[in-house]
Amino acid sequence: MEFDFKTIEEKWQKVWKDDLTYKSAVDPSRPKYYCLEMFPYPSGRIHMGHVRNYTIGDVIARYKTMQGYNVLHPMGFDAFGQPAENAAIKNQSDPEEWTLKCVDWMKKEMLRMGFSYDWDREVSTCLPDYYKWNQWIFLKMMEKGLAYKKASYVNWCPSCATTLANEEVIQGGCWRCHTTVVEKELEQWYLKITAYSDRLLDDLGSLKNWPQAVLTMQKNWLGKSYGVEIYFKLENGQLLRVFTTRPDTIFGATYVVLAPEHACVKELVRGKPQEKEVLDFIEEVSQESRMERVAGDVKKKGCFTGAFAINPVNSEKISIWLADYVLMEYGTGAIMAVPTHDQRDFLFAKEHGLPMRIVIQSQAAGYQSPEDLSEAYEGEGVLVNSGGFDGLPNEEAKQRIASWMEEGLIGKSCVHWRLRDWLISRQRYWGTPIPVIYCDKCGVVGVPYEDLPVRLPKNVEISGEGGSPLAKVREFVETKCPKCKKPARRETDTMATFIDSSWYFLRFCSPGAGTEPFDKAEAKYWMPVDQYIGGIEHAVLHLLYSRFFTKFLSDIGLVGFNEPFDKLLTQGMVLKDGEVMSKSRGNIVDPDGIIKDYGADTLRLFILFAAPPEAELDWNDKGIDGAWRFLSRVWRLVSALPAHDRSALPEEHTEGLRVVMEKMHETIKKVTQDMEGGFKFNTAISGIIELVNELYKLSPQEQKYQAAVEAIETAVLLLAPFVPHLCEEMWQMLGRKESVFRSRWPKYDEKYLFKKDVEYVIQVNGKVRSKIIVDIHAVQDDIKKAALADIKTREWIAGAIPKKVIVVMNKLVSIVV
RNA sequence: GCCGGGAUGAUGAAAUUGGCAAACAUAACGGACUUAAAAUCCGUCGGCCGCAAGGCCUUGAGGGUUCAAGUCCCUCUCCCGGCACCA
Repeated sequence: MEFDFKTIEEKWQKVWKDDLTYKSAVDPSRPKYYCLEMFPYPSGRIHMGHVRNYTIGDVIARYKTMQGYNVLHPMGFDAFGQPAENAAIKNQSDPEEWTLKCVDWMKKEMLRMGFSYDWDREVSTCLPDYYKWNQWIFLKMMEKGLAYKKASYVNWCPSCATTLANEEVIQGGCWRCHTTVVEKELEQWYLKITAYSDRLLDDLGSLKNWPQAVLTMQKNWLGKSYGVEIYFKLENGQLLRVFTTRPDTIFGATYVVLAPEHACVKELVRGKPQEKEVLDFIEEVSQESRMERVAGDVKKKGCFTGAFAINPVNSEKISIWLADYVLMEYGTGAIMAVPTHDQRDFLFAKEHGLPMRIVIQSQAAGYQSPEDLSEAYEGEGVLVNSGGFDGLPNEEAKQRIASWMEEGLIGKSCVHWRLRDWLISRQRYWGTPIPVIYCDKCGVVGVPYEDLPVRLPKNVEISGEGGSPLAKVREFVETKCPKCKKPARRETDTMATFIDSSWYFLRFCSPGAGTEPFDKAEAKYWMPVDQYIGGIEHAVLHLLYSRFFTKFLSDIGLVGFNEPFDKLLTQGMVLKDGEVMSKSRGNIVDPDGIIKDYGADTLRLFILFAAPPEAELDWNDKGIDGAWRFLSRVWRLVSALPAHDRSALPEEHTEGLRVVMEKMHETIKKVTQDMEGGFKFNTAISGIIELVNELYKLSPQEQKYQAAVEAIETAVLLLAPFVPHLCEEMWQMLGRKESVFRSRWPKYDEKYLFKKDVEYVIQVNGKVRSKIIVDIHAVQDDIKKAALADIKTREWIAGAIPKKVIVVMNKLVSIVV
């Protein structure tokens, strides 16, 4: 007899909807638990990655509910973004209509998976009701000087025809379409995330329940490095600031290199014979893609400026060069070159025949003069050729030279970050309009709060070419200056969609809030998110931006905490035959088909059982049969019971039932520990399988006795978070009137776990040789005696006198002879 | 190059954190039921030797610490991920 999953799943999905089973509300009398999964982009269809992500979250939410927590488990849609525009170009569709249709389809699929969302809290970021608050927060940032416009070299994706933030450039390509990113000089809007560098780094230490990998990635991304800015004098008397993390090698600087974009280059070369060559070089470098420019160990391209600088520590006159490997964005865009102790400088010096001088000596490395070096020596050593610092270990010299330079006003200790400000303006239609107006008289003016939202106009022509689509909409662009009321123009760029997801978890706390982005009291109750679940691909995108937003909102008094996500679980990818599922590989397993053939419960169980949540999961068609078989076994157990009144069941005691009771309490303990100790769903499920297997060892008669039924009910309760529909059905068959999710998680009784005897393993010289059963109350000496008295053990000892006998209580005896 | 994470049966994986390696599941094989198949149930299932009792070996490789190592330490190989001419 098999269960009719289709009827059962539809039945319970309707009950949950009608009974508002998952509706959540503030209740100060109960501990809260905010369980959140990263909301999806509404592509229209869910894939296995979604199924896994949301199933994990669903199990946690349901488990915590059964533990008595007041659980908030919301879902929404990250609905702005390019695919809607691309669809608009392709099918002449309206992006909003298209997106909302996709939201609808996707929501239906989520409902079919039986996820326990409080749908009353649903948000879609593309609705004015939501993006109004993006604009609101943007204006607040503008007030604090944290949103600003500047001209700079930006990352440009030629295929998406828009700018990208640094975080959106993955290995030189666009995060969305992988097209090679080029540089472009543009005036764009930025958020000053760098104002939060220190806090973003320091607070990583408080994220005790985040995966190490994510913490490390963020730390590297922030890229704090300590060094010194050294002032080199130019011929015209101006100072050139050079950043280095190796002040200990300053006496080895034999030339200086500037980034081609460096501000002082043009003045330096003016009128010099090298001028034309330099300008050509700058032009050449500007043509290179970022990818080419930073690619590996290609030749170090560069050219001489004809100018010189004075090294302030020894007044040496050294040449100034340009090179493509020096980047304007990092440090000061100017470096001192120490070819003997920096590999890049070494290659450049070899290429262009520049002088070298050794300033760090190491016995181990064994070189005497620069000619002995085949590559730069970057290791530890003792200073030489370094004025008064000779003989100092270089680590110590770093400190000493830095302070010496500060005293002599020729340098200054400083910190540089890899993190850049967040470029947020996009030349696209389907995003939040940046709420700014340009007035010839008043300049850049923020849209007044009372005028929000600045709505996205409808019927905009989208071609994917020719700049911001909004710029072509006259009724949108032409407006009045809020200050002087004269005609003015609106900003036509829209915001990066990562803004939308940087605070949505707060909106879920009070999705209808109308005077502020969210209700402070509700947020105070629910936040921070207790458990956040999503893919690791957002390690330095969404997860960094959200931390930044939270800190800003804390600074303006909207929230009282600094970190949005207490615990983070990054689920592994779902693979097929060891490869990522993708359209181009044609190896996609569609959740829809699996739900049709097996039902949502079986799919959920399989995906949770096949691997721990953090690990990659290789999809296996056969594995799902196993999940199905197990659920059928449980189902048969429950169906075989007469519709009953539990008190009327015979209360018999058999050896089998005694074993089952023991197993039941053991299982409750094991499953609870697996859930508490990091959501080890796979082993939790294997525990439940073992309990069911134990029940199957009973005779059909025994299975109907009270103790067995208690164990069956326990199995249903333990299984409920994983397999919600079927467990609701079985719970009802067991005569229960209320939802299984209004029942409490079972508790185990120590008295059943207490054993009279303990089995001890006996090792002789480190090998297991025998086993003995000893009374639980036996003391060390008794156990030792019993072990030495054991016949098999005595054979192995063969009359020798034990040198050492170690007794590990409740485990083993180790004898050394 | 730097940083992080890995490597256990045919397969996905377990192993109370130093205490009987391979729980649970999948696949495979054998058996029961069946006219037959499916489903279901029972059994075998890391390798080698042995009729058996049993023994020896085994967690990427090598070494070490320990009564005891998949787990700790050192060296190395390979795989995955992030960053990368970051001064």
